[in-house]
Amino acid sequence: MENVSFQQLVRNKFSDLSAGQKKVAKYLSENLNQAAFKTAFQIGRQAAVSETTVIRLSYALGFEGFSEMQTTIQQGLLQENQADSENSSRLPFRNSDPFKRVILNEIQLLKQLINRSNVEEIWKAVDTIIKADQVLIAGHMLSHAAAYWFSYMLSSIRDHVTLCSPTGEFLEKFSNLTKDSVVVVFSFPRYSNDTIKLAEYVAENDICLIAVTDRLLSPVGRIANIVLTTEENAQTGSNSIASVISLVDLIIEGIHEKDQERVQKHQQKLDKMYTSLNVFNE
Amino acid sequence: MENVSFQQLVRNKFSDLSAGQKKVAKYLSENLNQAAFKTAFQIGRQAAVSETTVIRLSYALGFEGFSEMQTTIQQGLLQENQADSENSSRLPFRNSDPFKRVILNEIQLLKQLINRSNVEEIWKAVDTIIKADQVLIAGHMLSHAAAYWFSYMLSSIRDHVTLCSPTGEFLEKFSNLTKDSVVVVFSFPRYSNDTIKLAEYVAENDICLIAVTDRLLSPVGRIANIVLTTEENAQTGSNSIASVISLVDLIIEGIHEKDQERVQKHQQKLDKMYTSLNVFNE
DNA sequence: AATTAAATGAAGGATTCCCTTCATTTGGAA
DNA sequence: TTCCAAATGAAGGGAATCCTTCATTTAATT
Repeated sequence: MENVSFQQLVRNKFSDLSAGQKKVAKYLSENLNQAAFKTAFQIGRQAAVSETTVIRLSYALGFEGFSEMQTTIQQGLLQENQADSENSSRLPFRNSDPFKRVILNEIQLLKQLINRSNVEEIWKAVDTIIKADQVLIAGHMLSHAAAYWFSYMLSSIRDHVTLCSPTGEFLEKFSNLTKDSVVVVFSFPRYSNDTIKLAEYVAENDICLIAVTDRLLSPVGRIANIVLTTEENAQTGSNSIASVISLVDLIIEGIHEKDQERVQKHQQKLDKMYTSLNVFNE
Repeated sequence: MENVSFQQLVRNKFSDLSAGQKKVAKYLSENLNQAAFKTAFQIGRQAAVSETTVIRLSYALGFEGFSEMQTTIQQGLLQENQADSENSSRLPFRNSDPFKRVILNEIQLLKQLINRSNVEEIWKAVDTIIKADQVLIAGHMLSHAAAYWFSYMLSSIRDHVTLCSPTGEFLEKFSNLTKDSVVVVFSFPRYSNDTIKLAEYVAENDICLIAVTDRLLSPVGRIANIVLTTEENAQTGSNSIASVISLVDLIIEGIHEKDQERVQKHQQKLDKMYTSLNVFNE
């Protein structure tokens, strides 16, 4: 089993193969990912040989049959995909100090943030927020820190941002919402019932709902218009919101990019106010 | 990218599915890569439903059959894989993607967190907090998110934790402080005057002060007994607190390690309370 | 409680696919 | 050229898999 990759295996045995088998080996080597899903007949067609020759290559490479070779290729594809997420996080699980483990796990989560599907959703969220006349932000318990942070950062670059504090009565703030408003909810396990009910109300009234949550099908993920996810590493169980904060930062950065002039104007206004009120120690 | 991802498709139709189909959809959504190679029977086995239900899900999602759904999943896996290799090889130095820039910067900060010698300071903070009879936490404006997070996490593993809310009158809470108490302040530029005054008061009364700040000689850093720093990368100027959250996580993890039995006892107590109050949606 | 509709699972047919066997072709040596 | 061995492809058996049909169970409504 040998950690040798399939590619290596082909290279090692290549010289011993027959002409037809070399054709197949070459094709597999150059199109391994696509070949992972093809049948022996299809592979033979692509390599301009018969199905039988493909099967014979399997034996020549040391497999019990084509099925076994295909399984090997498929698992290789899976590993390649999860190489980042699992291999680097499993090893330091026990042997190194706890701090390093936490940090490496966190880096892992950050990398997952900028996968393609996520990035598209983030841009959608950015556009929606830029167009919105108001932004209402909610998040309780564990999620409140992220909600507050988002509220704080968003307030620094635009106006009409409201945070639903866990203690305050947020129902009153709903009366101001229009069809152009956006509600952003943060919801992570263990999901707060308050947040879920709030989200359901928003969805029922056809107001745009952006959910920042741990998976697409979480209670609020199911009903939201836009869903941004940060996978909590189930292994550790330690659900940190550091990656959520970074996700928020991405949204803020996106708004910065797309709405520069308004952002700058708003910040200047705030600067003036802060200095006159002497809030900060310079 | 005209192709809606399979994940999105599942989410859109999820509410219309039957109970058994939801099981399958959930399983697929959470193990999509591995499922790409499994048969309908195997998927049904994993999702605890029959093979038939898996096939019916295919129809419910709009496919011509299970085979077509499987092909879609497989092609999605291929695309994801291509995206990864392109991203990492094509643009190694030019970060045209603003999101990637933010994330890489954040990873940089995280690594500095454990490379630096302030690991010792973290352990000191851990020991101090474990011994303390009370922990008072303060942080305003930008730092409040981190303060709240720390307060929330610390409350989940020990008692007598108090957060100085920005609106509340925290002066009253000072009357309870003893010589065995600890005050943790979060202070990042631009430094809030309220926080600084609070810290000065604590220092004058010989109560242990832990500062989480951006440099040793920041306003609160100068007067604190223990100083934990997270360098804000001056280049970007975007002062995120994601690394501060991670720093907090390190402290929490440290307490976990050194004070296990008390932590577990406290969490069990909380669990009981939460379930009886029905706070969370399981 | 009774009825009905939907959902689920079991079983069998139909298809696809892998694998083996056998015939044909290719290439090289006597 | 003739012979032989290796290689290749075609065809059929057998296994796995998908799909449909039918009976049972579940859930909801009257």
